Amino acid sequence: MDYRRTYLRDLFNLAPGSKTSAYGWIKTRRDSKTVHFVQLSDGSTFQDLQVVIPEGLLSEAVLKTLTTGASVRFDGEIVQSPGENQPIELLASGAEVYGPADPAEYPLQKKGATMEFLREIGHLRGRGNTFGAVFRVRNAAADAIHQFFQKRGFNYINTPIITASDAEGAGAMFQVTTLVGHEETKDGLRYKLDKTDPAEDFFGKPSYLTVSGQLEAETLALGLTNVYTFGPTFRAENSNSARHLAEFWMVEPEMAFCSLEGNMNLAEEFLKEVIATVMERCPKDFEFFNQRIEPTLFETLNHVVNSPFERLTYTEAVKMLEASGESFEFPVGWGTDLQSEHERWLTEKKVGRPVILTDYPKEIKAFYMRQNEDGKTVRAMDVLAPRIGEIIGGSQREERLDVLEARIKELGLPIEAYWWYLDLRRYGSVPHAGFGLGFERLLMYITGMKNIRDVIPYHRTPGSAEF
RNA sequence: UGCCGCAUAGCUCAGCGGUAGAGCAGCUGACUGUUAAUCAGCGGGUCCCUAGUUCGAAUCUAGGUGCGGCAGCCA
Repeated sequence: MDYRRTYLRDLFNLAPGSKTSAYGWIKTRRDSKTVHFVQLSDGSTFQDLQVVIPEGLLSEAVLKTLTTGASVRFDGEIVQSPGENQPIELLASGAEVYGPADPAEYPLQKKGATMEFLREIGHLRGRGNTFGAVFRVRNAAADAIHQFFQKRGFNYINTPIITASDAEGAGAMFQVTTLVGHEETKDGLRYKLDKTDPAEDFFGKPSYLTVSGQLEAETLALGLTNVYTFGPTFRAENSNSARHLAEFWMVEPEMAFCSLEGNMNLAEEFLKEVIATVMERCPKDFEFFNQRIEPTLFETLNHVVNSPFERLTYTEAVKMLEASGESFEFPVGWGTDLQSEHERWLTEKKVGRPVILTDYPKEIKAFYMRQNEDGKTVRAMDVLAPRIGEIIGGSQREERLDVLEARIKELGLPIEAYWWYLDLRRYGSVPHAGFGLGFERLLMYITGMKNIRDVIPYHRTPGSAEF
């Protein structure tokens, strides 16, 4: 067998009378007096192929194995379907079952399963409607992201996954070490520390899984002008929420000769174009999401694509929140970070579409963000989306050597570790900006899925690394 | 990590002190160009675990484990 070059989705374009073969997994089967009906799926499209098997064509033994979950090839002819739910169907003239699936044990049923249960059978859930659609859309979105940047002359770069600079400050990190072994004790498996001197560790110093490729991306932007990363990112925070993962995929563009305004423009264009492209490419999947997952999906996504994002400064947002008359659980006040309820009020009640907030107090943002002339705020931006909150976080970077050095010292960060980062400001420094976008958060937004664990094949969260 | 909730058949759930139930799925049969087909019958349980209260615990109490929701951390 060669690899598949045509898929079930291609069969739907064949003219009646065409002879062909259909490969896939059986979703359901219905029997009638003179024919058997099989719903066949290969993941290439949301729509199943209905295969019609005339009575008497197959032996009783083969027929018995044509059950939900079985993998099979049908040979036959494309014919117009008298049924209402499909334009064409495959009239079978032969079948080969590759792998049967015992119907008494096969866990995926054609009727209602909860997301929690499907998560437990993550190795099989891709065969169902929901996760077939999720992973097709994930693929289409990844492709749209590359196209978006490639069309605009951005260079795709890969920043290190293992980093020895613990200086990124974006959260708790996973340590990478070869000094820890295991041993079997009377209390079970236990860790054993082979050596204690970091100098003897693999990299000669403590090293970690990256929490962001931003600092490295900046170095390449200051040479290639516009770059982006799209890769795995790790956070060791003990986060137990529907929108956090310990391992997730992040998109990080970084642009030289670019201000915060350019950064906002890119973020807005990015979200609009990726959403529009994916919707156009996967219409059947979106119909499903809109019908079964999130009934306001079409409405909100079309709105996002067709109207300008609201742009507000942090200070303006705080004033609006204070004037809102809402009774929030947490008080609103200039200088404190906005709570989920505040963001939700802004995006869902006040504005009704994504909001870009800028110019946050420097105390609640990272050291590398460019300071404003007021001495109090920095050129930060967060893109907040209704339903899921923060989807993008970015900033114009501090390009002035003296200001950056002063800020690093002020925060008590180890200035020696930033020697190469400071070199960028020493030689040919330039205003530059960029942002980080959580790929899975974007997918939650465009599919309507409610839990981030359901837009990635296998989620890594505290206490959970199955599959 | 904090607060709250849930855990009963393969799945979704009801039962909430008196000895185990429904729908769906599975199996068998009937019927039918079917569309989450329909109808009839059959099989299916460590009621999450441990300890306690009680004549008696799926049901009440305590601890544990797992899962979920909200919040925090953030993308």
